[in-house]
Amino acid sequence: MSSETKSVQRSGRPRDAKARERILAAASALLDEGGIAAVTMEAIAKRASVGKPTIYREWPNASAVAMAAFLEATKGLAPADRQGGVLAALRRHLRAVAETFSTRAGRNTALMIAAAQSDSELAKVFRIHFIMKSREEGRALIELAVAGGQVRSDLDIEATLDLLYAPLYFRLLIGHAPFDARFVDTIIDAALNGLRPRLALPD
Amino acid sequence: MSSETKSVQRSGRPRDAKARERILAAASALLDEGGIAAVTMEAIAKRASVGKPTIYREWPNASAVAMAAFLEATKGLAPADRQGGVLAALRRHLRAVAETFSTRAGRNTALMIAAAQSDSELAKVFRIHFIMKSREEGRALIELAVAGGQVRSDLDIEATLDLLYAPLYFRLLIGHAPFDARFVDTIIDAALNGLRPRLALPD
Amino acid sequence: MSSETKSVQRSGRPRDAKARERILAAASALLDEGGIAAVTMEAIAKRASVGKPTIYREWPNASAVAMAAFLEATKGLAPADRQGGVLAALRRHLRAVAETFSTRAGRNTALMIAAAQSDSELAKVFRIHFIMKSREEGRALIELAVAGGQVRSDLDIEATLDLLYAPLYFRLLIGHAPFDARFVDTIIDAALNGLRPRLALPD
Amino acid sequence: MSSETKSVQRSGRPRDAKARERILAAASALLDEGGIAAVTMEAIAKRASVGKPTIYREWPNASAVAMAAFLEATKGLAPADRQGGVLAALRRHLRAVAETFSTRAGRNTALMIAAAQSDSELAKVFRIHFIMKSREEGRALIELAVAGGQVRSDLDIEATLDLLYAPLYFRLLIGHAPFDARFVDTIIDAALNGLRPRLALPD
DNA sequence: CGGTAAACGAGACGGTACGTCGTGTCTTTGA
DNA sequence: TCAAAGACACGACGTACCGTCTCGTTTACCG
Repeated sequence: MSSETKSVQRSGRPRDAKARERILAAASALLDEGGIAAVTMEAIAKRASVGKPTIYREWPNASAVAMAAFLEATKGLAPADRQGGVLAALRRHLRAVAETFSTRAGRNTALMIAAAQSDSELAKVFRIHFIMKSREEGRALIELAVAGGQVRSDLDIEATLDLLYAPLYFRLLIGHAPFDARFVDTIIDAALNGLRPRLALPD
Repeated sequence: MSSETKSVQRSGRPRDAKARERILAAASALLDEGGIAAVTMEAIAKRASVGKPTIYREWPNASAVAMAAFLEATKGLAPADRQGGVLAALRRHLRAVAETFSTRAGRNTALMIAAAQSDSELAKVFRIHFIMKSREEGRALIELAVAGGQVRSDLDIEATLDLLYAPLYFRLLIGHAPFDARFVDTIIDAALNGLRPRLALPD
Repeated sequence: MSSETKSVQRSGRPRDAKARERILAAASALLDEGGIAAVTMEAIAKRASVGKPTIYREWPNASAVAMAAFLEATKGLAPADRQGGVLAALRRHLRAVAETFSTRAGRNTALMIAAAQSDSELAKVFRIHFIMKSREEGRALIELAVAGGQVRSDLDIEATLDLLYAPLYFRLLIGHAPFDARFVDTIIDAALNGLRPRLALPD
Repeated sequence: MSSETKSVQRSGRPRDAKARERILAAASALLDEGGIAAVTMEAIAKRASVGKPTIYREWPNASAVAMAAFLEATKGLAPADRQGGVLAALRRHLRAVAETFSTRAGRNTALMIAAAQSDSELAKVFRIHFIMKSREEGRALIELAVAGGQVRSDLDIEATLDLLYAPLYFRLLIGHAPFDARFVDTIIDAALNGLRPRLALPD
């Protein structure tokens, strides 16, 4: 335990474990207050009372710190409530995502996607630790639905996930229309029942 | 009208149209060569042999110039080829979009979306002059399909467009999977026929 | 001759005399308000409601306009009052100069000398139209004093004028000590009677 | 004390003395090559291979750097040679000043006086570190002369110094006449013996 | 008396320098 | 021996003026 982490120290001043926390907290606060432009190394260092080299020791640039702070802040995903049927759970899940997207967390998500466009390393981290993780829920539900016969079994799961999630991200990023529960319902309905004329089936 | 734009000139030396062209060409070249980070006011000014104030007179910052250059470069949208049925034309259209997205133009589109995240004015311009314009094609086809009975008439057109376009943008921005003709076909198929088990109908 | 200045005009619209006045007034006001740094071509043009080329048609740069405005403002030299003896008149004259130097006109004089240091053309104009003109008075008095035997006849007049005027300019420019009537008296006394021990003679 | 300047260092990397030297050398070279107009922050930074903030950390503007460079370059005042009588030493001293004034150092002195006219802080620095320091020599000689009875004891020392130095500065700044040994002699003769008719005494 | 040529105001042009900010690296002192 | 503090070289930012240029307009003269 503590002897395990302490005994590694050879000599000199030990790393300050709290520094990491303070850095991420500072980055998070700056991100919320002034957007990605406010998350500069200098501002983080000042706010966290930390030397710039201390930050550079762990992250290569300010965007990376912002990403780390973002991931830290959003890692607590609300576990799905699956009662009442797989498709109902899927609907609830997407509604929750949409709701999140209309808060500051949504704004930050958009900023992280933006930051990732100019930095492939950042893109990879974001993909693995945010996108893929948040798709887990949807993927599990889709697979359940396939197993339960509520959904076709010949589907490309990844494409299906894109079909469901992408419209939310699209509206988040483009801002051309609101994402509310009605929009989520419309998307789910269209996706499930298809655009062709047909008899809509109940969920 | 042309009189509307021409007659505005009040007094003083009129703007130099060639300077504007050189600025946009320089911005475009810089964008292609080094991404959005390379599109700095100083670099544009140097490359276009233009004073910085000349740029600031028309655009408020480097991103705005990049956006203008991007829009200039992408305004020539290939008109749709509608022979062979509405749904086939829709498929061809989305395939063309996907193809564009795998070129430098796609990269630039992603960068513009990224830039728009921190600048609402930029976002507006991008929405109006790129997103909305490129949806025109899809919207026209969907409306034709509705009129022709190939597609349900109770659809929310905007949501439907999102359902079709968003997956492409999503993959462009997240890069978690390729967008190829197969992906487009999968998306179209899923969207048209729905995720539920059913008898697929021919296009 | 008037024909000499007027007849030069070949054709076209003649110069606007009022524009010249407005330019000089604007330059003068700017000089008084913000020192030489405020006298910029753009500020003059704006304030005088004049195009920049109109200014450049007559003066080569902003300092030259400032100099012209300064000379215009100071050309009205108070004629000397010579009653009560030549030396008394000389004393009154120098006191008057010192008094002028403690006003804004003195400040401006210093600024003009400063401006002249980096522009030989300006230096020449200042020398001819200000320095030499203001020395006329002193020169006349000295020559009278020589003629009247109150002052040695073997003097180099120019050097003598320097001896009397320079201390005032020096204090104006360096600001190491005030110039008041007492200082003028001290200088005159020392200059007339010499630094060596002797019996002082009455004026 | 050296402890006074050294012990101030609180924390962080100390200032780089070599950067300071390079900055002053660059400023000095630029001043000599192109006058005060050539001493721009950008040119200094480029020439000294120094970032602009490094310069701004110590000086508020380009003139201040020029002044510092000037003072650095002129701080080595030739100590006076007092053999052969106080008045002879005074004459030699003033001749030396005049000689200096006809070199580039004189040009620079004039430029510094000019720069000081628009910047009271600069004026103060110039007064203290140049004018007052260079008057020390004259003041000491005058005081010796007073003590030795070669000069009147009722003199205002400051005014007397002005009487002797000012004509040199005046000709330096106005450029209306040369300053040579003859001029210095004329000034000294006139100042010592006075302008009134009298029997000139030998030095 | 109508044409023409120069001066007018306005303001855009290509530039230079400003003073500030952030970058990522380095070099101190202090813990 | 590592952390904070902060100086370093660099380079982009957005602004202010420079001195030149091009507009459309005005105003005297000369043919």
